[in-house]
Amino acid sequence: MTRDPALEPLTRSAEDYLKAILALSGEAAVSTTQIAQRLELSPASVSGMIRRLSDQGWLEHVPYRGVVLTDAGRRAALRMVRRHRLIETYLVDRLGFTWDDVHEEAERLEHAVSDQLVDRMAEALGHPRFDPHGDPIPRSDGTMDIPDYVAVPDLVTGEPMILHRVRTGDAERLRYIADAGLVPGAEVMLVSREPFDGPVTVRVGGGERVIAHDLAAMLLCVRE
Amino acid sequence: MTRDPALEPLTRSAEDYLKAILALSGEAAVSTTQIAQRLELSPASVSGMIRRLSDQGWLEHVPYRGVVLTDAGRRAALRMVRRHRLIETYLVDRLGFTWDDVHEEAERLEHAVSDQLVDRMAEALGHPRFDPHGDPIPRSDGTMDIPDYVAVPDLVTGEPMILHRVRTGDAERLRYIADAGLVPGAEVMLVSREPFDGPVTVRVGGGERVIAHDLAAMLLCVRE
DNA sequence: ATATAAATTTAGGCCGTCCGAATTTCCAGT
DNA sequence: ACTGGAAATTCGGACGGCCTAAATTTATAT
Repeated sequence: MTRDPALEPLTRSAEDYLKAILALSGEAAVSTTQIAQRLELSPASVSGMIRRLSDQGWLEHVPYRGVVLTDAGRRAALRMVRRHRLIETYLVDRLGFTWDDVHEEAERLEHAVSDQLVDRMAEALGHPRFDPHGDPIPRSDGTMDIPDYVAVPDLVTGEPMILHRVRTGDAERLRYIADAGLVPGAEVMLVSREPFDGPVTVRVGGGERVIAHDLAAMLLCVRE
Repeated sequence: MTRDPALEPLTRSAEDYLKAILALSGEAAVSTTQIAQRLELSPASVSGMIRRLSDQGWLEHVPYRGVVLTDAGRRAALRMVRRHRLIETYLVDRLGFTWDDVHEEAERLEHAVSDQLVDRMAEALGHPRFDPHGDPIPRSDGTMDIPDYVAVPDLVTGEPMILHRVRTGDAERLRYIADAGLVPGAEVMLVSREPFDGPVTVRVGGGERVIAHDLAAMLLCVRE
């Protein structure tokens, strides 16, 4: 990671593009509009930046077909993800931020910190593998631990599980969820579930909660 | 501080200009070339930026005569100084940085941190009034403590003093100085001094040191 | 097969920030 | 009072990064 043979240094903007593309990368190539929506930019602007990034070897672009990160691009993007998540962890653990208000701060800091600072923070925190939302923190070499998750609506009823990851960045949702005691590490159990993607009842912290299906789907659990 | 009635938000670049101008502000107005030298930019670039900053009310410019910060400009610049020095203090105190390698890091971070983060760091550190180099940290309202300093070459020989501030950002000098035990808080005593700005002998930490005059002039002491 | 809709790229502009080169202003010394 | 050189400014150009509008390509539906 971090050492990319002969590439231009990335601008802040370019770092955001790579990170967005990584996040959108599933099976297929990532489309211009996907990127534009995620970064809240016009598709035309994205086309322009795609050209630069492609010229510089961070990604490959097939016109009208989409974009795939090169190895260098993926490494650079993972480096940003590592920074972001470590910064969030540091701010929550050491500086009294809450999991619903760290995102913006990290979004700015991730472009400003040196590798040295990132490493120092990681060390100070004992090399955490997950951030406050349970998102895995990539190591310097780009690897990370990704547990086998089961989303709350897919749980076997009556079987106790550990909530491990909350997949939303929305501050209001995060506050609501935390309020319900649904923080990573909490023991949860699916009590019942209504059909047609209806609300879901979970037992957590000695009480029961009825939760919207879509929100419950963002809560990922692990066994034991 | 921080609340400036109706002004445009500052860019990173503009923040650097204001900070530089504040640092260069003595009696007289600050000249274009002074700013250009300090920021390592061409005078042409500085002229351009001066115009924008002046249009936006951060400073007043008399063509061919120089530049003076407005109140808003001074507040904005002091806010950056506060950030910079608090960040340096935090990095040294909490993350194992040394006083010779924090500058660059702080230079980048000062543009990225929120007021909230700055306040949290200040709080975590117990609202320090001086940074690792002994430079005073402005409070949120822009005030700061500036002791009455006596530079080492101006000390009365034989009178013990406390080294309080080291006025250089040069990493090599800082390492040399730290190596000699000349860190803020150290007890120092002028032993002798050669005429014509010659070397200066100081007693520090039970030993004697001969130091170049110019370097010694960067070491500022306070009584007791 | 073709018309239309959707996605994408290109074209042309704007702003901030930098530069080098040309020009203007200021001041000091004759 | 004049003039040469230093200091400062303006000018023209570049680039990154954003935009809107127009053109183009691809996908879909009749």
